[in-house]
Amino acid sequence: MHWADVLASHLEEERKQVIATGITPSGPIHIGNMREVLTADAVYRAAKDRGLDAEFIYIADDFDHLRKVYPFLPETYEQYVGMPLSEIPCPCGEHKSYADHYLSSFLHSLKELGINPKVYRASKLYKENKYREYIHTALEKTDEIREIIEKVSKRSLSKNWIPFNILCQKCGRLTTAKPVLYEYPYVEYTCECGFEGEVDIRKGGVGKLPWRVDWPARWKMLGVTFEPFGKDHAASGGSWDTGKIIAEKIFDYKPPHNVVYEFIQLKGKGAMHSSKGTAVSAEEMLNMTPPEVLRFMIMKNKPSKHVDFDPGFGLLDLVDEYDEEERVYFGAEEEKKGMKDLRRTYELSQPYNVPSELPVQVPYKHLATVAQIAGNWEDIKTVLKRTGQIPDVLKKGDEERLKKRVEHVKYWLRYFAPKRITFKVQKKTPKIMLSDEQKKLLHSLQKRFSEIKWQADEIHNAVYDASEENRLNAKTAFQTMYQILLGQNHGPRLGYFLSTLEKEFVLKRIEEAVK
RNA sequence: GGGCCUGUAGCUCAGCUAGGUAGAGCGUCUGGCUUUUAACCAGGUGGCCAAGGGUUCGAAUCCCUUCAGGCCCGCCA
Repeated sequence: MHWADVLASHLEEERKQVIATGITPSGPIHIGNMREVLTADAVYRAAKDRGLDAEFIYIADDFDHLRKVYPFLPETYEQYVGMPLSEIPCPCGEHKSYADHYLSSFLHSLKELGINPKVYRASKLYKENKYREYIHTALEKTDEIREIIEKVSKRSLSKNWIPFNILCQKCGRLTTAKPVLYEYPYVEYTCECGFEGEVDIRKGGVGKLPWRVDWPARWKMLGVTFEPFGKDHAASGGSWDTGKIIAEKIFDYKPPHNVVYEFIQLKGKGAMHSSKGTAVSAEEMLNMTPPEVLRFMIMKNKPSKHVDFDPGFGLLDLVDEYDEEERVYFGAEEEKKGMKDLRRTYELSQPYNVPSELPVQVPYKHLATVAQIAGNWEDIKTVLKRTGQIPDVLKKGDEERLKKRVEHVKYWLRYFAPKRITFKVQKKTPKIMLSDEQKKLLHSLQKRFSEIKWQADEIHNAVYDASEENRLNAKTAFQTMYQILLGQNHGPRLGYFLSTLEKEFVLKRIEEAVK
């Protein structure tokens, strides 16, 4: 059984299931976070497929404060450290807030992946006073909570600690106001900024529950029954350990079912942390990877499995693997061992509907070549048709899919592809010195090319015949062609490559080169 | 110091929540194909399933211990 179905099988049928995921938009949201959302989405779908009444929600903790000036921020952001992300200006100026800046890009990505949770913003929940009873309860039970946290997490809290971070009315920070006295409904405080005042906890948005308390409070408030979380929360004495006890003892709520997921590493660069700048943002990841393939990467691996995302050659392999499983799914190929839970994995990899028949496939590596030869989609389509890679008449769905893949492969070529696979057809004949032998070879190639049918295998044979005729190593022949077309010694498989170019263009190039 | 995960063929991994004679891809080797960003076809090769112990008629699979690696926590969340 697929892991998502196993997890969903633990959910109770009698009650409504709320599958939750929560991420703090403190920076570009990365693929690691993406795993959380995709894991939740898979369980949500599995729950629905079991006939459960299920809802999928996403809580953006945008009322959390800015920890520090991250490497990707201008230094002027120093002044905002400690303020809620929802109250900090947007870095680009086009969004409502700092939080929204990162959030909107992420939510857009989610849509493309076929993930459509109900979105809650913590800042709104606080300001609209949804936390009121939980803040009240927490403050009434301060001693109990303190005991739980100190005992379970083995750390000691300061004497005047209360489970409430006050938002200083003057400087707007959540981190600098220290409580002096709590007497319902007021908390008196003094702030490092020099301000002294009091807040009325019956009013919304005057402060925030600290994370370890906020999390369980949120479970009850939204009725969360399932939530995946990263191993950082799962460490012993961590927020899950304290959270589940706080949920039961303080808020009288049964902690949600859960799954702990491993992080995704960027191959060769270590773990991705939005705060360390080693992240590839979710948006970038999606720009270079077709959405169904990105989903596939998560779905085929159990959450406990650590995953390396390789934005180099590995990406091509991943797409090939997906395409292969797709062919098997539709019966076009035999299943191989090691394709675990193939059918379910394939289905869960679809952002939206499962295709009704095998989509038209073009090998991704070939697409990477063609995309470098032809400019826009129309040209690429023409080339693919001429070389017989796609049928003359494309169905609408197939066309859209291929077009999208071209966009992804282009983005990849531009920013992530290893140098050795990129090339550019030179508009002008490169200035290179050709030996007499090479010139002779080109002459005979010119003749042969003009006589053959312009297709891969014939071109290939012509090159070989020509080099034999001139008693040249075939390698030299291939290199010569790459030199006059690309200005380099290597290139894509020549037969295919030339067949994607106009015959006239190639002949003319040869003519110019031998001059 | 604590937690989680991982350890199966040269490499990447599947199999482990139904315990029942070791699997795939890649590589390598052989043969074929007049060769190209990691080309294709056919066939062969390859493993004391990290080590030790236990449960069992039977263990890669379950339990315990040890070793090795990765990550996380031990500020805040």
